[in-house]
Amino acid sequence: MLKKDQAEEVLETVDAPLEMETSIKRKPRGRPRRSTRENILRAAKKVFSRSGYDGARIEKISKAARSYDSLIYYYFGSKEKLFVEVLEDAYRDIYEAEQDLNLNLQDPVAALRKIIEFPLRYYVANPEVIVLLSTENLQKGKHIAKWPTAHQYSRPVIDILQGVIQEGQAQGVFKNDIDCKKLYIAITALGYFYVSNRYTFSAFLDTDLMQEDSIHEWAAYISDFVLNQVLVSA
Amino acid sequence: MLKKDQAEEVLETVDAPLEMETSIKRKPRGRPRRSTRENILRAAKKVFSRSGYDGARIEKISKAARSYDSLIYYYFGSKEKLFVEVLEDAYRDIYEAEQDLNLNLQDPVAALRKIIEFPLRYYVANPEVIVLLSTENLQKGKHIAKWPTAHQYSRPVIDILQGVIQEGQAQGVFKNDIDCKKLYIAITALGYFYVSNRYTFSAFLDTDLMQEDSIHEWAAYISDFVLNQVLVSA
Amino acid sequence: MLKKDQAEEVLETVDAPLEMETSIKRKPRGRPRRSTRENILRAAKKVFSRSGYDGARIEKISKAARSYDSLIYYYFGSKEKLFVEVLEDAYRDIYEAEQDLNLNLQDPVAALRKIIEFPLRYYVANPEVIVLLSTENLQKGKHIAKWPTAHQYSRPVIDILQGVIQEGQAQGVFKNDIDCKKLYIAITALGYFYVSNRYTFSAFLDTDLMQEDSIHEWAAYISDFVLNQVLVSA
Amino acid sequence: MLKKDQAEEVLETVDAPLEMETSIKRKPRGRPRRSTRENILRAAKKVFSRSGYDGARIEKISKAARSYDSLIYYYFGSKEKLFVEVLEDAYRDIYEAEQDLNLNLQDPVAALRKIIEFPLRYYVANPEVIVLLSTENLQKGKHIAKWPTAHQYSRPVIDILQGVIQEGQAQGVFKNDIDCKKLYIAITALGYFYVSNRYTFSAFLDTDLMQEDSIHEWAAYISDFVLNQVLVSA
DNA sequence: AATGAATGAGCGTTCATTCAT
DNA sequence: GATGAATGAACGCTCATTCAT
Repeated sequence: MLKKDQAEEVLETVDAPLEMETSIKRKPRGRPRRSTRENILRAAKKVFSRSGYDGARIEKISKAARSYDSLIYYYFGSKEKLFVEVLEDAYRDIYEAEQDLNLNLQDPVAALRKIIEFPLRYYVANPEVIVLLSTENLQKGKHIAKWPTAHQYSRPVIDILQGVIQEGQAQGVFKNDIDCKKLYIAITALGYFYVSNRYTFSAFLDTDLMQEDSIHEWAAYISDFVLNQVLVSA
Repeated sequence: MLKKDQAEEVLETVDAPLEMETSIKRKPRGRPRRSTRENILRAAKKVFSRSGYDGARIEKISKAARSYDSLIYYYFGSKEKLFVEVLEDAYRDIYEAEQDLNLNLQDPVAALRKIIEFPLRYYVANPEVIVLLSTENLQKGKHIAKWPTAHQYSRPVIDILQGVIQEGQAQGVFKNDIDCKKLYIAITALGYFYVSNRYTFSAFLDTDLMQEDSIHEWAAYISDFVLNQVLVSA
Repeated sequence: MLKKDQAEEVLETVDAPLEMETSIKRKPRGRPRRSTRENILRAAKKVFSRSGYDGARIEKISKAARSYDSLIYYYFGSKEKLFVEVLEDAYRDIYEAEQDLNLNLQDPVAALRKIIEFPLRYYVANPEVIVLLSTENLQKGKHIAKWPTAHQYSRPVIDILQGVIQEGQAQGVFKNDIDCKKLYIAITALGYFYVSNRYTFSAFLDTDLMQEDSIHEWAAYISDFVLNQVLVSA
Repeated sequence: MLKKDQAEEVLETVDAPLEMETSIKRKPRGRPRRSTRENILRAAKKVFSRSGYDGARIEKISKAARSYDSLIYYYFGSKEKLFVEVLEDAYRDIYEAEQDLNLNLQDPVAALRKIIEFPLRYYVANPEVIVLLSTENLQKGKHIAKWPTAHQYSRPVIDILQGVIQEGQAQGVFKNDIDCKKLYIAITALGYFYVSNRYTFSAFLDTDLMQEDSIHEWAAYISDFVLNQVLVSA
């Protein structure tokens, strides 16, 4: 198991993840005074995303929030409910970031490129989210399954993609038979996997996938990869 | 948190994952008499892949192996060392399955199609492996990092891909500028992600990605997706 | 341990105990507007008598009083002091009920019968008191020991008994050598025990001692039992 | 709340309860080597009977048994199951003591006197049992209710009483219309209550009911009290 | 190699109590 | 006096691990 000291020293380092473009990070709410509830939520995100659900310790969360174990129960009721709230927050953050892409529909190729690179950039900038999603998948999606509004987030996101595709088709630059849902999965997969499996794959391929160069190369690669798929062949 | 009974009743069901093609499953070693060590290892794989490292309980492993906690320490020394052995086994299994693909080099398109579909099929048939890899990535690859032979497994795998690509290029059906390493990552991503995030993405898209139809559609989709990338345009 | 829900649902039912004679119940103070202090005290009696001292929760008391934890400390200082006040109230209530017996001294046999049946009837109607006394005895009477006026309540009660006995002796119906203190203990024992040990004794004897019939039979039985002791043999 | 030190210092004193006759104490199993399970059970009896169910602390039990918290769960599963076992033991002990009374049926008056005095003597010698029974009644008999064999203990006990009564009737010294069940309750009440409410009643009456003299007086008093009831009037 | 008891740290949670408006 | 957030100890229980046959 993890030695305590090891875990301890890791504690502060995760906060500064690799970034590609700051614009893609969720807006920092850098208000000087934060409520205890907020502190706990932020600390919980940190700790859950560092250790997963089972590995996370209530005490660690409360201390990271400079608060008390009991206040976690006061505000959230249980470790699990706290986790769910962290997870929901993460979803909301991704969703908001997607809405903030500021796409120029007049240029569907550039817009699509932005969409393609978004997941990679987002997860590179916010790798904690991957642990949260991982944890949720490890638990067979039991929380999200009970969360009735989950798929309401997907609609607008896929609509955005579809809007771009349709504009491209109208302009005659994109193919006509494009399955937007599948395309969306493929785009997400190519960005997410690169980050989620960075450790095992780096070891496996004997290179550091998280070097800035590698990330940029991969961003360009998957951009071309997906665009090739969509563009009408010259 | 998981109720005990819930966890208990899940215990036996996970063993029969959705299968696409039995040929892709690792060979069952159905010998009637197994050593205690083997029993523990198999039980550990089950339990680790159901609950992750932190969620796994030594007692659950020992009971699933019809053995004793203390024998786990006798044979493996610690929970962590047991996990590492399970992880290594999983890697070896994937490797062996990749070696067993029986590709016909004379038909590089068909061979490549097989390679593309392999990760999806493998992870659909053996989803436990995903939890193991997830867990290892959650722990920042600390075990695989110390495992010097890890990347020795990647060489032959990428060689196989390269062989197929080169044959296709020789036959004039594949493009010339193909980065095999990146292609390999892309192929793995498209298969792995679909399975690893099946719960959150199913909820998100409001469809059951694990239905047999969906899986086959996805297999066909990514096959075309990647082939399109590689084939010389008509 | 008690499930929360179980405890919760019991919460309102206890208020309506088995009654023998309404005249024996403490006078309900059914005023529409009660002070917070009073509310807390009443809620505390309810909760303490349902769960004992250690089982009672401050939060449960404050919620039952539609008030706040902190007001309990504001008004009473501590859980223990609140308990003491509840206990004192209970003693006062018993005392007052004893004073309200309205005995007809001219008929000492009837009067004695009333006295004999009083404890049984009172505890059947107010079984919570038993839990309070039980709790106090469990704590070795530490509160009542410090309560200097406690035995001032016994004097009048035993005086009443003695008055009746003397009148009976004067009329020649009661024996001459009667120890009123011991008689009082015996009377109380025969009524109190029947209620205090109703659960264990019901199971032990495999009958429901709290059925109305059983209670009436017991009332008659102990009445005769004690009277036999006191009456001059025919 | 109880100060720790107060509770602590009480810890060892309870072990030496007031005794009337040693012959009535449960046989001490003074074997030099006791199993951990036995140690825990004995310690649990001590602690439960000192503090009640809610007041008892697992840690206190484990320490009193010179063992570990976890072993309590290893052997008994939960605090509640441990309590049930303690309670069952207490019942069994009483039962065995009742069987050991060695009554001389030829002398029914002496035999009945022994029976009458038994509860008082037993509870004086083993006052812990009262706390256990109190606690069980506080919890509305939830454990004993589920204990199907509980009332099997009452049969033989009442049979003994009935045997003595019948012999007395045959000899013409006892009245004919005697309800043995009610008589048994009365006998128990007169002994039990004196001990169970010793603290509150001592304060109330301003005498120490537990002085040896008082106890002997009470034993004689209730003996006469009940015998008077049963004997044919001279 | 098998069996089960022992060891001790630590975890999620709850509690009585106090503080600050 | 009302409201609710803060404080910190402790509780029941579980865990990985080791010991002794």
